[in-house]
Amino acid sequence: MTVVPPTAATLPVTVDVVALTVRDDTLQVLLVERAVEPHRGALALPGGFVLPGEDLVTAAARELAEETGVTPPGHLEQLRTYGPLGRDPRGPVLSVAYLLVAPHFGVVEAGSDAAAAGWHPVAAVLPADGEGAGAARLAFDHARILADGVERTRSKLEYSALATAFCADEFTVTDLRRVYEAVWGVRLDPRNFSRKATGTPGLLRETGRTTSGGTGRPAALYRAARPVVRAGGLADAAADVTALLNPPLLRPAP
Amino acid sequence: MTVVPPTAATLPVTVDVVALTVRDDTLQVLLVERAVEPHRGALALPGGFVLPGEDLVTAAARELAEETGVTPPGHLEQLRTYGPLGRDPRGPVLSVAYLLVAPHFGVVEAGSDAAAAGWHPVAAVLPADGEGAGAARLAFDHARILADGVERTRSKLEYSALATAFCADEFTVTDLRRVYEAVWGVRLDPRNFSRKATGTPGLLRETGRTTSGGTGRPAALYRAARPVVRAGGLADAAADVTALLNPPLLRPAP
DNA sequence: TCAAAAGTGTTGAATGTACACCCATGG
DNA sequence: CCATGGGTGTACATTCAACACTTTTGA
Repeated sequence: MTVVPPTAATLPVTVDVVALTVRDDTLQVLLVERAVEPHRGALALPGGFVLPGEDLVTAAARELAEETGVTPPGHLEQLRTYGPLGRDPRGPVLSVAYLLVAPHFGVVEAGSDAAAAGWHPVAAVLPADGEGAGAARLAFDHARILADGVERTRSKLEYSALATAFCADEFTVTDLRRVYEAVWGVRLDPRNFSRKATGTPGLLRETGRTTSGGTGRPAALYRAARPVVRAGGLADAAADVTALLNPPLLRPAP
Repeated sequence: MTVVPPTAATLPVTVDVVALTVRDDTLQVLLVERAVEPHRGALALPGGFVLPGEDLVTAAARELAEETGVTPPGHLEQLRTYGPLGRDPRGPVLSVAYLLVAPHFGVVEAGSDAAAAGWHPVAAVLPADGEGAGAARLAFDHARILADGVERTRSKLEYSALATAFCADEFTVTDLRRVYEAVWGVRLDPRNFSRKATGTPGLLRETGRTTSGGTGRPAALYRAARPVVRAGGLADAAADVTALLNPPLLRPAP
């Protein structure tokens, strides 16, 4: 069935998932503690080898479920591919990284190959450049993969509706603002943000409902204007959550 | 040496290169005519199988040189990864696509596995949506890969200094504007563009020299403010040509 | 002197930013 | 009534967009 030139290499391929959420106004990443060598005991991104006949997205969802008990409830997109040389002591391994952005989802529990699974503030795992050794080292080149995923997320908040993928089904403008503030690490003016968010086409869809029960005036509830899709087939066609926003919500200049 | 779980698949891996340039005020892509099955005779992106012990960028440069005689003179960055299922009649194949952006470079000549190699206007190969069958079909899923590469390029012109990678070592503001016009397919006001380009930090570096010989007033010559780097190691650290521009050069609204 | 291309000035519109102020609810 | 958070009005600054106009060259 598989016929390739005799000179071609075939490589073991893994998928790794950078699963991000905002909890307690903090950007957090889902990590596992490795239960097997190499890097046994170290923190790592959930992931593992692609099985025969399996597609990449399938493998990413399977590994995530196996190791953390989480079924992708949010936006899954390919991040980039790493390797194959110099990243695994066992030899050449190609790794395709995925970015999962989701509202804070339910219980995580350690599964196969993982001694533990849980959320960690990105700031505690990735030392912001300038500071010394931030915290526990991640296995393999996962620190770099995580950094790439966070950077991609920060950029995409400006130019796409990705921030809505961090929010639950229905959410307020304040919920959305807290996502921007947590991911960018800045404070935004609630009043101007509200106008900008509601005035940007393709970001919010009104529901007509409002919050209730909290203190203060009830807030209008919105849904994401663009569907949060699983990366997979040729999903780029329709205007999904990654489509360019016009005008963008630019980060305040430093 | 290579030790992977017995259940893991190993996959044949190819690299494909979307090489773009601007020639005759038109965005063009480097294509080869396949000399071997499958898809013999069809147009395809240059590319091929990764060899044992080889890294991805190395393989991309090698295949490009072998099939087209071109040595990457410009900006090479990873585009994304496709597959492994449903894209090659021979079976599962993973393909890592690269984007090469370069000034119009020298002679191209067909090499191994290629009956011909040459530049083709993107518009002639990728039918703009809305029109029917645009032109010759590309082999495999290369039409989609090309579309992704073009889309990425269009976006990156807005938010990074990537346009300078289309230009020769020294270039004028008009040269740069023609890149934007060709890639976006729009006309830009030369006077406002000039102000915007020279006023955007991180885009241009003055040389003090000017053009001469042409008709009209000589134009100031610039160099790219940010180095055009080969994708490869951890090259993202320094502010290279892909670093975010602030403020961006936004496309005119449709 | 003229044509051509480069580059600057200017003006009204649109957008961003800071903050005063009003609105709607729970206690 | 007050405290609290949601949301609008407004004024000023900045940027954008269109285009008149000046500059500098070759013919």
